[in-house]
Amino acid sequence: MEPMPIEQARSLFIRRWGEMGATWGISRTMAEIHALLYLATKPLCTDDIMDHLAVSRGSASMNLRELVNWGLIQRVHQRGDRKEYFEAETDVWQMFETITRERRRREVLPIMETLERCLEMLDDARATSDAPAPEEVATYRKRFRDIYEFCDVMNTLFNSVAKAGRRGIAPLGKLIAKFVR
Amino acid sequence: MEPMPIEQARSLFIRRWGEMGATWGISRTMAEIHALLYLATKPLCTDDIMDHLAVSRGSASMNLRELVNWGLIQRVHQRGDRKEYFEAETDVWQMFETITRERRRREVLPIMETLERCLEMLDDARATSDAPAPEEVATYRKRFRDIYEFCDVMNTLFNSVAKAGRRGIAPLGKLIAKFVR
DNA sequence: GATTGTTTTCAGAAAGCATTGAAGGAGATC
DNA sequence: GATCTCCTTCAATGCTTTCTGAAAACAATC
Repeated sequence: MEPMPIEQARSLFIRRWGEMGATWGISRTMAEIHALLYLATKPLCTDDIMDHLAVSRGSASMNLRELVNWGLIQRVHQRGDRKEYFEAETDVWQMFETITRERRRREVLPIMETLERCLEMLDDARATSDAPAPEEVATYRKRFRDIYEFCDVMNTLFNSVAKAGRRGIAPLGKLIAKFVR
Repeated sequence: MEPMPIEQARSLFIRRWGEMGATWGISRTMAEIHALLYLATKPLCTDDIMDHLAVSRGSASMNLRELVNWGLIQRVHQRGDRKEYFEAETDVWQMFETITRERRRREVLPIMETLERCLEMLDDARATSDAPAPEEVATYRKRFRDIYEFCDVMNTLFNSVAKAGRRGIAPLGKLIAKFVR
């Protein structure tokens, strides 16, 4: 029997979302589970996921936990059923907000802290007796500061965009398009 | 002998940049080479990189090529020297522009094409004799469209930000901030 | 066109990651 | 408290990516 077009669409999307995740440092299976839940019209349980994606119980469990940690999916209880069900956030702007917040915390902040420490070290460098070439220190300082400031600006920008987004994509799109011109 | 603070700062930054790359789907070594070149005050050759990072010639060669492909570093010739030297782009806004352009081409566009195809499939689904639940089709359509539009807005946004770049991202930031309020 | 210095390639080795499956745990139900 | 159902954990396994090192290719110089 031919799979229905709607099934084909789903499986195509899931496959692509998985590939995409892989190039983004997210495991293929985790991204696929996310895609499956994002499309689902009702909460799914672990067995649903195992069946659909042909993965082991262990893998499903681990990846689901990780997705819950990221805040991209939620556990939901179905009354009168002992199984646990899962449901994805479907508001893409909320998703964006969640992902950028987490990535900021896990990845951008550590970089910024490191840059601060590096800048402090440069100050120490100036204080040492055997002075390093002062213009080299100046160059390093600029390189460190440039990235630091970039992170800072991006933090602010992403915050605003996440907030703006929820009010509706279209107005924001128009606003930006006008700015570009 | 104690390493000088400026060396410490460099090695700390390189290490962190490498770890960061790893969580971003960029190989640790490639990110480290990039960091090394980003800080360097003059072009470096393959041997410099091998020495500093303790990697093999093969690995250095491969990763350097990849970085050139991404447009993040350039080959430069040193007059009267047969070796090839490399130099990183140091304008962070230019880096941002380069990276987002490439990622868009490699990753966002394919997703958008897939979403278009998925939407077409849903149209086909409506046409088939054994009709799938129409409200399920409607839900899928919305989910696909939401991501599509999100990508669209993000494309525009990143374009604008890259253009605005150093010249001042502030006006765009203000505009969006005003919109949020 | 041989020599020398440099880069690229690639098969095999190593490292890093994700997945499996079975054992164990935690709760609900009888 | 025994049983049943489902969830989690983790050591072992398999897969993918990355790195190595030597050989081949290339290019400049004599």
